[in-house]
This record gives sequence, C-alpha cells and structure tokens, in this order.
Amino acid sequence: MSELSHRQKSILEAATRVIARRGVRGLRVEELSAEAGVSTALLYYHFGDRANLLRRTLEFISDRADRYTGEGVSADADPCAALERTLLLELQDDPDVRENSTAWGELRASAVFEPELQDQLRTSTEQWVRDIAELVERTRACSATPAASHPADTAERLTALVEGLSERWLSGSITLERARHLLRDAIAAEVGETLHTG
Amino acid sequence: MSELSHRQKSILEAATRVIARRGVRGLRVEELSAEAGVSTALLYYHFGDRANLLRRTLEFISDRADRYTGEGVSADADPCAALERTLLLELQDDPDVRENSTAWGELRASAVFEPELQDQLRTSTEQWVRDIAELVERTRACSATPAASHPADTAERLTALVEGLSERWLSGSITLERARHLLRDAIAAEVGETLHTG
DNA sequence: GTCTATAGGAAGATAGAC
DNA sequence: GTCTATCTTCCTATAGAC
Repeated sequence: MSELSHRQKSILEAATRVIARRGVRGLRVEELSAEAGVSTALLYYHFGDRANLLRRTLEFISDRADRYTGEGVSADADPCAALERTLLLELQDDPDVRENSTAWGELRASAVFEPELQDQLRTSTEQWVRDIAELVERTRACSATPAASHPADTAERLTALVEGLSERWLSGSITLERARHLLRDAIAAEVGETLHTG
Repeated sequence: MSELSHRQKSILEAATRVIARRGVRGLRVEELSAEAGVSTALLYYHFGDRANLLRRTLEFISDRADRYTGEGVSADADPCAALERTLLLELQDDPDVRENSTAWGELRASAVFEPELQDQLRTSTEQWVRDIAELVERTRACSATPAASHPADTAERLTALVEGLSERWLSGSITLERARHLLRDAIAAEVGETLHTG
C-alpha cells in the first residue's frame, strides 16, 4: 500500500530471494543485509524490526503474484488455452517461478502460526481464485462437455490443487513433469475435454 | 525404526504438540521440555541435539499418520463410503486431526529447505497415495460412471488436493465447511457419482 | 536416567559518527 | 540515509551432582 523507495524495494527483492533460499524460518537479518548489499542497521532504519520486515516482504510477494497472474490472463485471446497455460505457469523449472512459489509457500506455512499474516494471505488467495474463476467461466464457451460445478468451486479446487502439487514438487516428493501431468488432467476433468486434447 | 522407550515416546508426543502450536521454526527446546514435563538436559541425553530431535519427531509424525490411515481403510466394509470418509478425516475440527495436519504441514514446508527430510516425506506420501489408490480401485466397483484416470493418478490428485485445502484451512483462508464441500465434489468427480449422492 | 545450574554462542537490535 | 561497532537477549548445549 505505502509507497516504496527504490532502496526499500531492492531490500524486499533481496528478502524474497533469501526466503526462497532459506525459508522464512531460516532468514537471518545478517544474511539478508549481505544479499541486499547494505548494513543491518539500514534494515532496521527502514523496517523497524524483523517481524515487520517479514510482514512487508510477504505483502510484497503477494502483490507481485497478483500482478503476474493478472497480466497473463487478460492478454490471452483463447480462453481455453489460457486457463491451462496460466495454471501451468506455476509449475515450471524456472528460477523466478521457483522463487515465487517457494516464497508463497512460506507465506502460507507461516500464516498458520502468525494470525497477523492471515488477512494478507486470504485476500491474495481470493484474488487469485477470482481471476481463475473468470477464466473458467470463459472456458465453458469452448468446452465439449457440460459444466458440473460453479466456476468459483472449480477455480478454488484447481488453485488448491496447484498449491498442493507445487509443495510436493518443491519438497522433492514428485517430479515437475508428474505434477504438470496431474494438473493438466485435472483441468481437463474440471472444464471438460477441450478441442486440443479430445 | 529404532525402538522407542516410553519416555522417548512421550517426548516425541510433546514435540508434536509444540510443533502444532508454534511450528518447527518456533519450537524452543525449553518450551518442549516444559510440555514434556522433563528437563532440557534429558532431551539432549535422549536425542543428542535439536536437529536430531526434530528429525525424529517428524519421523514419528509420519509413522503415526501411516498407522492412522492404514487402520481406517482396511476396517471398512463399503469401499465407496470409505474413500470419502478416509479423505474427509483429514479435514475435521478435532484437536488431534488439527495437530496432526499442522505438524504434517510443517514437515512438508521444512523439507523444502532441508533435503535430509525429503526422503522421509516422500516415502510417507507415497505410502498414503498407495493406500488411497487401493481404495479408489475398490470404489470403481460401485461407481455409476466409467473410470477416467488410473487409480494412482486419481489418488495422487486427491491427496494433493487434501493437502492444499488443509493448508488453506489451517492458515485461515477458507472455512472448514467449504474445504469439505470442495473435497467431496472433487471425489465425486474423480470416481464418478456414487449411489448416495445421486 | 534425570536434575540444577550455567557456559557459550548466535542472532536481533541499537548507539553514534558521518 | 547509511555505516561501523557493539550491546543484549535469547536459546542451544553441557558439566556435574544425584
């Protein structure tokens, strides 16, 4: 919400990288200051204390995720392909995606124990679900089978599945390819077989 | 794997409770010793150091989860109801369930950053998926619609969905009732409509 | 095996100069 | 706004008696 100075932004970007590398649990103020190329004192000058720094970072991450999803969605011409592409975007062997997914997973995991993060998390999640629900609705136009659920339900299931698969991938329980395969089939099942998979 | 003394077991139970309350990151050796009703020195006597204590606790949690699922599955006469009941077992407003789910979520989240936990996690997850796959297979007998996916795929999707929904529930992003509703519909969609849902 | 007491160190936070 | 140097707190881990 509040405007970020260039310096503050670069600190939050560094914090995102450190969280993706060590987790919220593993973030050391000193390691963050090294990553950002500033002194620890400066972190305290800008953010007060570690807890607040974390709060701001998680806010930063979820804002960035909103922007990310929002752009990809509206720019696409074919809604049927767009849904699949948008969701599969979260399961990619790309450093940025991995960083964002890991940091997001940490946000969720931390929120379980820190109620002050829950509002932030819920708001961001709901926004994501709404974006996907809109895509689902548009997808119905080019589906071969009739809709079984409300778009909101479908969207919430698919996004929750993405989170579950993403966590399994990041924690080494399944391969990326298998996660993608499972997600693709789930999408096909939820919105019906589309032209290119028929 | 190694035999646990009564004392060790009660310490690991206490550790599970503390992790469910504070998270892995928030577990303080002193708080654990108070919870277990012993001195901190005794924890070190039995478990060496904090990291090993954590490792053993997470192993304990996943062993307990295996036993939990295994029992419920085999004892049920009606496979169609059993699948739904077994999966919904994870989404209940019961202190024990909440404790186990929270601790399990922490195990998963920690494994992202600690490779030495990943084997443990993968093994336990695969066991769970296999148990559910077996139930899915049996469920096919009383399903009204033809099977769309391999039982292994269905089981892996449903369990990943359970984890995703559980995390959203525990982090306050959705209500328990909504999570249960979404899961029920997903099960119906995956194994086909069964008799009792018409 | 279990406790009390405490050493020792890591990490968060601040003081004060520039 | 930013740094260097340092303080303080908290927490893991151990020593030694019983």
